[in-house]
Amino acid sequence: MIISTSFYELSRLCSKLESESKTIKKIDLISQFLLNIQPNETNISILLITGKIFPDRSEKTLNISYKTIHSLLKKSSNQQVLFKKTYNIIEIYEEFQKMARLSGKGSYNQKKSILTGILTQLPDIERKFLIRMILGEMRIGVSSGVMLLAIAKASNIDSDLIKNAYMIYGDLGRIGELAIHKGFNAIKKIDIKLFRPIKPMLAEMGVSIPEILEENNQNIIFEYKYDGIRVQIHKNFEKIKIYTRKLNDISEMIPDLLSRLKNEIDSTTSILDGELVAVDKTGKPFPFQDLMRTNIDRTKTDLQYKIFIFDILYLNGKNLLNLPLKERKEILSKISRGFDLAKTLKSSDPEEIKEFFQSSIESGHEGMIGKKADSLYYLGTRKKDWLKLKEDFSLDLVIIAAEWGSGRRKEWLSNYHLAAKEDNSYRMIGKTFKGLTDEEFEQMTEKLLSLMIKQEKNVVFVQPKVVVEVVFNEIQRSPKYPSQYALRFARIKNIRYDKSPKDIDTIDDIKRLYQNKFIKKADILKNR
DNA sequence: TCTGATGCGTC
DNA sequence: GTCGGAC
DNA sequence: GTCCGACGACGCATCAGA
Repeated sequence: MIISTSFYELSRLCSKLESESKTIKKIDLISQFLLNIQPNETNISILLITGKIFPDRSEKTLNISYKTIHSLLKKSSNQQVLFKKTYNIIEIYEEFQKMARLSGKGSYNQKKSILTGILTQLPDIERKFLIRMILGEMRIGVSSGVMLLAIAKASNIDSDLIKNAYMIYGDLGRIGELAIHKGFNAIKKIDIKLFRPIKPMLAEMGVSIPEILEENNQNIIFEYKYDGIRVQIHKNFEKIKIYTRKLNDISEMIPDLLSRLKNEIDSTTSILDGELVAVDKTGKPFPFQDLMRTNIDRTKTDLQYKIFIFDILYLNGKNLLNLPLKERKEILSKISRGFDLAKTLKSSDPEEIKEFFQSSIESGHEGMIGKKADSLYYLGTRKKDWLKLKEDFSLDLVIIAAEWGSGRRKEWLSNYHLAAKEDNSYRMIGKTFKGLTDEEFEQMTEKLLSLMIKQEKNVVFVQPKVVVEVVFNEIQRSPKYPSQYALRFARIKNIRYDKSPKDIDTIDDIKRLYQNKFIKKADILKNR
C-alpha cells in the first residue's frame, strides 16, 4: 500500500532545516527526506521546500502575498475549528494549483476563502511554513543552490551535472525527480532546446579598471553596459521569441523589433544574448523607468526599442557555451545582417579603457563590463569572468524614521527612511536597509530608539539627527515621494555621527544631479 | 465607470 | 538590483 | 568562492467596492 507523505512531515523537515545552520547537515536532511517520500511527491516537495510553488519557467502565479495573508489571519484568529483535516503534500499542492487557476470577477474572494479554509485547519508549524511558501520566503537557509546539492546527494549524481541540467531546464522540481527516479542518463540527456529559455550568465560587481585587468590577466573584452532588460532571443527559421533573465516570455512587448530581427540574424536556429533598451531617433537611451512604461501612446514619442546583442549561445543546432568568448564574438559578428551589437573594446591600456567607460556614461548608458576573452559561458552564475563597473553617486542624508526588521534582523531597526533638506524641513527620498554590519545595526538601533518621537505600526519615527552617507546609482522621478525624486539602489556607505543634519545635501542638489544626468537621456515627453 | 489596494516583474 | 554573513 | 536572505525603486494588470 502506498503511504502518501503528510504536509506535517514536510513542515517538520523545514523546521529542522531552520534550526540547523550547517549546510552539510541540511543537505543530509533534505536528501534523506527526498529518498523517503513517494516518487510522485518529489517534484512538488522540492519546489515547496525552496519556496517556489511553481517552477522558474512558468507563467503561473498565486497573486496572494503578505497583506492578504495578514488580513486573513486577523479575521480568522478567533474562529473555532472543530474538525481538523490533515493534508498530505499533494493535497496542499492541488489547492495551490486551484488558486493559481482562478481569475476574473470574484476570484480574489474565492482565493481568500480557500486559503482561510486551509489556514484555520492547519496546526501552527504547518501554517507557518505554508505561509512562507506562499510568500516565497522560506528562511530555512535552503534555496536552489543547497537544493541542487541535496538532489545530487540523493541521486548520487555529480552536482555540477545536476546544476547544469537545472540551468538549462529551468525547473528544479522536475530535475530532482528525473535525477532521483530516472538517474544519470536522464540528466545527461538534458540539452538546450529552442524556445525553452536557459539561465543567462551574470556579472559580478567590479571595483576598478586596474582590478579588472589584474583579475582577468589583462586579456579582457570590454563592453558597454546598457540600462535595460536582459533578453535571450530564440530563433528557428521564421519563428522568433524573446525571454527575460527570469525566463519569462516578453515577445509581445516588441513585435515590430522581433520581425526586423528575424531578417537581421543570419541563421537557421540560434540563441542570442543581449539587452533590450528604448532609444530616441538620435540614439539616446530613455531612462529605465520609461522603458518599463509600455502603455504610453507611442505615436506621441519617438521611442523605439533596440536590442544590443553581445553573445551567442547556440547556432544552427550547435551548443556554443563551451567556446571561449572571443570565438563566440567572432561567430556573432559573422551572422549579423544588421542587428545591433553591444559596443566593445579590446584593450589593456587603462587610459583607453577609462575613456571607453566615460564614453558609455556620456552616451547615457550605465557603465561597462569587462569580460575575460577566453572565458566560457557559465549558465546562471556570477563569475569573476565578467566584472561590471557602474557610475555611482553619494549624498549625505538624514534618517527620519526606521522600520523593524524581520528574520535575522527582527531585533533591529533595519530599514531606514532617508531625507534630504528642503528649506528648514526634511523630505524623504527613499529607504535603504543595506550597508551596515550586524554590529552597526545594533548600535544604530539603540541610537535611533533614543531619538524616537512615536511609533506607528512597524515604523519608528525619530528626530532627524543621524546623518548617513548614501551611495546610489541613479536618481529617478518618483510618483510616490513628495520630493518628486527617489534613489535607485541606495545603500549606506558611512554613518556620519560627526556631521550635523543642518549640513546635509538638499533637494535642490538632487534636482541638479538629476538634470545633469538626464541631459544624456532621451525625454519621454518630447514630441516627435 | 472609476479609484485604491495588492501583487508581480523589471532592475 | 546591492549588501553582509555563514559556510 | 558560493550561497542565502535581508529588503529598495518603478510601472502595469487585476480585482473589489464605491
